[in-house]
Amino acid sequence: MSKLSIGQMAKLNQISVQALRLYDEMGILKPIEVNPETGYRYYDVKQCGKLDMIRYMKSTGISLKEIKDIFEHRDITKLNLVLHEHLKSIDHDIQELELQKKAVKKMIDSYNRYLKSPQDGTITLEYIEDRKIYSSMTDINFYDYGIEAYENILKDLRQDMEKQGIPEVYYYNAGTTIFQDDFLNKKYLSNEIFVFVDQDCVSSFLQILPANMYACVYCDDFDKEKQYIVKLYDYIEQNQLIVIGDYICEVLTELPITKTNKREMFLRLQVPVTFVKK
Amino acid sequence: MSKLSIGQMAKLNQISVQALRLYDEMGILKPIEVNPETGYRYYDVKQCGKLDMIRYMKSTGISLKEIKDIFEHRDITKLNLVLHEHLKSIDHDIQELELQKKAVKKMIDSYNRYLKSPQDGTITLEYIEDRKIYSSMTDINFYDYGIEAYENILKDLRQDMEKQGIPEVYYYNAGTTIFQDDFLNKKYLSNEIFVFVDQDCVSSFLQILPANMYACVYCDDFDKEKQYIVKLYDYIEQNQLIVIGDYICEVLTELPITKTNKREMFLRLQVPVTFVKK
DNA sequence: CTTGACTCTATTGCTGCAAGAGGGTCTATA
DNA sequence: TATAGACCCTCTTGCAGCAATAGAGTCAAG
Repeated sequence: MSKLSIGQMAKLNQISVQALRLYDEMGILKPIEVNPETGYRYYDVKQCGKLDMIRYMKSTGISLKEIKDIFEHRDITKLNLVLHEHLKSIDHDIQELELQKKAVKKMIDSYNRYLKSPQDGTITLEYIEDRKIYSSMTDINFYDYGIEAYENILKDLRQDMEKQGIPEVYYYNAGTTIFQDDFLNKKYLSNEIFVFVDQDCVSSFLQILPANMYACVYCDDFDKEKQYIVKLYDYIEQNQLIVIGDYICEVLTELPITKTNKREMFLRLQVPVTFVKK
Repeated sequence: MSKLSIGQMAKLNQISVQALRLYDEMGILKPIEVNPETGYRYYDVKQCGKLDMIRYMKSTGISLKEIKDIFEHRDITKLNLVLHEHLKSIDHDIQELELQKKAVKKMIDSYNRYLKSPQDGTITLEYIEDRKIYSSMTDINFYDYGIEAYENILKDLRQDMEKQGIPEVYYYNAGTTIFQDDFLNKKYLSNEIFVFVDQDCVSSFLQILPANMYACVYCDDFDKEKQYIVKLYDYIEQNQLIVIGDYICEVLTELPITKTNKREMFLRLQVPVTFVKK
């Protein structure tokens, strides 16, 4: 009894009956005999050899179409070519997944940050480590034009990043700057927008925000920014601090839990300071 | 002009119009207004915020369905759960790809081996490094029953491997053994089948074939094995070699370039030997 | 002859769109 | 105001590799 029914063949090879029918249909593995009346498929035990090859190639991720090609070409050079190309595509996919992983981790970090942050309105004085940023200048001061302008500037930022080859994964939790002088003169003027990147990111267009003490206000609504900046001024004055750098509006967390369509963000408004020597 | 047509929205966000329509249909991102007569969709610039979130989540590989869930649940705990599960699934996928990579590399090595091997029938005396194998014993001597029995034994081997947790990637280029005594007595008796594994593979059921000089015959057809073993006997006798271990039939390469349905293999028949001291 | 296990073909579903068909709509210019 | 060209609409199909049906025929044993 050398002829096997499709079910027997399937069980022997730990494969589904549907898969075998598909391979037949695609012409990858034809049964040695088909009863013309009933349409029943019968396989030869020897075909397990070919089936093993199919399975092995499938386990490498090679598509059925390519497997079919390989069997039809009967050409070792072609096979070698396919294998080498496939190896490249696997490496590509792995890199892709590593990027995904990084993106997920960034989200998780961002949410942990949110959970552990102080309440809206809290003022702190904290040491912040140095940060690497990619920043982009614009013509528009979005404090003058509101959310629409901001959206447009964000889009420009993304385009810039793409041009400079900064991976999209860093397009997350953007920040904006008011230069030190403008901040001190209470001019709400911002033409700079940036994203934080990490150590892995290399590009000649990156800048460093040096480590320093920062006076900070936590804020849960973009619309409260101006109002909370006033809090910063007051705090600085009361504590006799000296502003020594640009003001930054940092997005700590952006929530996908929005009722309105608008961005819902958790911010840390901050400005680097030093102390009056007594 | 705060209302954007679908095309403007698409261009602004570097996304396709179809994608936007899909998100609408799925209820992930609905336009703020739909003209009931024409069906034209109109978006608000503010919705770019939500779209950015969608894109970012998509870039992590989270499915649209899950993204929808997250938006609908409005629940941070749920989000955190999804993110952590997704992180796990990414790691799983990466491991999967690493296995695929290993499988492709094995195939490539195997074909290089084939290309660089001597002709069918060539006899050699070579030093072979130690090899790690997973072997499985059977009741059946397949030299008595031919290809059918061999196929069955192979299937048993695969099952064994699965039970022991040996990855499927090693189910490739199997080998068979004739024990030393049987070989010397010219009894073709094989109850052992095995696969080669590499350093990465850990299991308590692995054995080592120690490094040694081997007398070998290259062979391009399974059916010629017995005939070629005779060549080995002759060679050993002529050169006054002493057999010091089990005979092995090693599959170097299995070709997916088969006209017949049968396995087409390139073999290296081998037996470890030492030299008569003069 | 019946029963249960097996087989057949054919269809749908999964994911995230892309591409195209066949048709209406908007806007600016001649 | 007619018309062209760019835009928009709602379908449907396709992709990969099967799984999971449905509805009907077939096989082997009791």
